[in-house]
Amino acid sequence: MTEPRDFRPTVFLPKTDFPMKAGLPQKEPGILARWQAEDIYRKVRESRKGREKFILHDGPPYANGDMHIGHALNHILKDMVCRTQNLLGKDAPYVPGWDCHGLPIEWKVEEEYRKKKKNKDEVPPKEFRAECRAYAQKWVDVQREQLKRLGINGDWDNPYLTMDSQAEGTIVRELLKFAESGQLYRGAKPVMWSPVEKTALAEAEVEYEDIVSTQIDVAFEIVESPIAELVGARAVIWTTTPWTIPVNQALAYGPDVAYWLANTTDGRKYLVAFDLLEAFLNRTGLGLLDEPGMPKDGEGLLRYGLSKTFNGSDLAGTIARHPMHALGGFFAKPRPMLPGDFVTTDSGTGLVHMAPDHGEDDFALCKAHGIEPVFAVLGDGKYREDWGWLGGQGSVINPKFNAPDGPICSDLREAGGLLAASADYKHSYPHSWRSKAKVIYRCTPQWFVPMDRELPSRLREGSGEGLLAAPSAAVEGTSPPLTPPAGGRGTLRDVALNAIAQTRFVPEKGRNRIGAMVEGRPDWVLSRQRAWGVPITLFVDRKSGQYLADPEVNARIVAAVMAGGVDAWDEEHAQEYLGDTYKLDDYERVTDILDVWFDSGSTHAFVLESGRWPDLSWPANLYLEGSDQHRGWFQSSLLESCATRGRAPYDAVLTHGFTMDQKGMKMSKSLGNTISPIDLMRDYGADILRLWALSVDFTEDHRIGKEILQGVADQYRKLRNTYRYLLGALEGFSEAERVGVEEMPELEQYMLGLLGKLDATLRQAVDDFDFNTYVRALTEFCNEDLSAFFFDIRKDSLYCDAVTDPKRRAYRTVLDTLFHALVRYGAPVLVFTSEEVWASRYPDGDSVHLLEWPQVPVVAVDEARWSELRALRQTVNEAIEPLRREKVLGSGLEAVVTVPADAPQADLAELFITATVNRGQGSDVTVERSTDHKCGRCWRLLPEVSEDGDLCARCDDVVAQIDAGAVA
RNA sequence: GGGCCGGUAGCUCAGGUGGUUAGAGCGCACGCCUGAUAAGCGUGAGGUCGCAAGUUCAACUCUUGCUCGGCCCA
Repeated sequence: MTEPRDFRPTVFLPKTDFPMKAGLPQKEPGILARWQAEDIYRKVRESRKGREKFILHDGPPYANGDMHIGHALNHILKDMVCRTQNLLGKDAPYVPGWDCHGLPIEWKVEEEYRKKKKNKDEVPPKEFRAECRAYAQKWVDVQREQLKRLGINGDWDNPYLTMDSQAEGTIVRELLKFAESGQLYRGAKPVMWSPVEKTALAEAEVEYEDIVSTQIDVAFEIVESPIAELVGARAVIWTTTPWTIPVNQALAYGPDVAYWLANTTDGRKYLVAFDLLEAFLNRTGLGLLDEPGMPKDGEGLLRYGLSKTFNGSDLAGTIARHPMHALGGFFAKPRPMLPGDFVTTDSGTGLVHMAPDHGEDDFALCKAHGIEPVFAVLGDGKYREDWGWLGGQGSVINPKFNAPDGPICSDLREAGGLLAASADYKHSYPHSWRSKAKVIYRCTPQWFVPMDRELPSRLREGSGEGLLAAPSAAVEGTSPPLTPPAGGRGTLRDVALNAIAQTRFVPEKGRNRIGAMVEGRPDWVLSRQRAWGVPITLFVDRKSGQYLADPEVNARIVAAVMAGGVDAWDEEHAQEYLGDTYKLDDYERVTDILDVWFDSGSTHAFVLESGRWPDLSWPANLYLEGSDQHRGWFQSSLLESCATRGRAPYDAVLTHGFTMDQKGMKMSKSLGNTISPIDLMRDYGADILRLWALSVDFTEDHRIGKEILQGVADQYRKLRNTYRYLLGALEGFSEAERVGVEEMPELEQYMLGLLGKLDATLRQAVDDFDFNTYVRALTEFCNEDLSAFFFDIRKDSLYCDAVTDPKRRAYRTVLDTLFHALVRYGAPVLVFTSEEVWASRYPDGDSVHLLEWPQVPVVAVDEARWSELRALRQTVNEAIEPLRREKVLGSGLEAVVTVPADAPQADLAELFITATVNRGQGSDVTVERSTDHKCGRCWRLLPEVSEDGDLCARCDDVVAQIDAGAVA
């Protein structure tokens, strides 16, 4: 007897250098550097030249600040789309872009000025814009590096920037298409205005502070009404901005508010909301006249006199007159009473005075009733010189001007219209962030795109022709938008709604959302009174107020901006653009800039159509952004394109929800629950972040947090180990070892069949952009079908069969097929890890990302047979478990299993990884411990093994072969 | 305040047109293996399907209200 031999060296264990531990944060940058060095993006383009295209047009993020989790999610999804399309063999280029103009960048630059005690107004506009440009460029560069780090494959060396002069030129050209087709008009709109800075302000430039204002009650005598007893009575309004009374044009009532006509001690009758009557009496010091049955105490008042209550809607058709009507002209015009949903009985009198120049509600209600703003208050806060009351006086934000003894109140008092005035009303009021001065709402002229004016017929048919060379349609100046003829389907709104109907939305509910918005949206306000943006390059005829729409002039403007950027639109060159035909003196050069949404709404023209990126083409197959872009980029692009090309610039729109914190709450700095993708890449690696983004249901809001990432990391490890096992098990695999499918054991054929099913699932998921399903199908296949089933069963064959054994060769052939499929399936998700896996097997090969979708052999699966076998396998496992607990046996290899006689015919012991399987009489599955001895090499318990440690017949042969080989 | 959307096991997700004990993977607990080993395998415990009414013989699935959360507006 010799010492028992150690057979371990004769066992063919998996062998690989591929590490179990990923170390992604350290490893990924190296892979990134390799891609950069070999210009992987270009290589993929070359390899897909001439193939069917798939164009994803990148929505430009704003070039301001670090990448946040939303950027990361959005770009990972875009990358997944492009990579899966490329994998399918299509040519799917990705040109990233940035939105560079706009207010937030202006502020940041101004903020830096403030720190240096520099005044923006003293800086020449060109210089200021140059600083904005530099600021934007800085953040473009920062974000570019951060996005690259995520493993996004794109044309990072040639991104598009909306501040590129050619982009600016394209935007101007697009705007002029609107001009030439008559799709612009100059109207007005109340905006936040600072009389101190003499400029419009954005909401974010305004802060609210508590102040004390003068509150006044003003009487408007009713001169006409369907309710006879109202005539001669006085409608009472209450306001904290007395200066708006000289611009009053109407009164508003709440249709559902109850009003009371009060007989008061001054002998007059006042119309006031019933709920606010007491407060009104308190302010004015008036009392109610005795009437039969009327109690005098406040409580009783509320029970009194319902017979004299009017419903707001009864007031329709009632007309009052301005307290200063004696001045004639503007003030003598009737002041109609109009129904306003915004009227409440929270404060005041339940009647609101309307100055369409100075309030959004006022403006909208008056506009709906044909009452236009009058522009009585100038930019410096004074009434214009020719104004009939207080002309040339102001400023309107001066407390003294509004005071109870100020000019407004004095005049009103003298005219008998002032019922009360006191400088004691505390409230929160908007102030300019910069000057801390009060701001007002003020109507200013703005440029609009009408939603309901007929487009030229060629656009309604969706011909998509360019327009610059086309003859311009009738041009209108400041006229209000036309309403479409009944049944007409030719307005921008109509064309856009039609385009929505023809677009694919993923998820489908996006259609409803953008559709509702386009249906209900007001005209598009294009103009901003700002510095950092693309100019509205229009010349307006000083006499007619109409803008010039001469294609030759426009062509010169476009060429100049293309070459010189937005700075080209200056006074200096204006006459050049006008040429010999027009005199600059006759025209006003518009100095407004464009809404930045117009910039980004034009990117399809600049990026897809211009030819500057030859890989791209118009229209895009897909736009992919967050669901907030239904109001933003999806819509601005849609409107821009419909108005100029008659159709959407995209065939499909994919939207994702927002990323919440672990508890489902929105991330915010103040809550301190923000999670930075930059930190996550440092701690976990980009592949983990990618796996997270592609695992969640991105079509809804979704969460991220420590626990979730831990789960993702676990999932990652499982996938990584599957790859690692494949690499190890395939060590030394060569073509000579390959076996034909028909020669394979049934199990191998079954696995190929399952792979085929997975393949179909993944293809469908790609078509549906259903990445959650994609990742889930992939991981479940790896976990359930491979790791826990196939790999486990074939461990014995891989380790112990002779390398020439047909079963082992078949197994390794399938492993090779699995490897090639899985590394490709995984490549769009785990972009770094897949490269690492691929390089581990093919150190001298090209990048995994040049490969195409795998060709998977088509093998039918006998579903009924295999679901029965796998169910039986489960039952056997359940039956083994109690014996393990009782320490009767440990490994399943020690188990002798009895299954029903009618169990499917197959090598069940192999399938169940047990010693032997017998067929019994009953329907039960029973288990007992084998009495056989354990093979010293393969550890199986077999009758042929005479004592523990001896070899079974198979192992005896194999070891003999090895020994012979070793000797030779 | 208005429009739209969502709330299924600890986590990520499945659950055509309402129909037997609501599923998967992961995690967790317990156990096996020690020749994928900071791995692999097995078994198991977890859910009043946000809450409350209603329709129905029957609702996670339909209706209404409420609540929590989100996006967009005001």
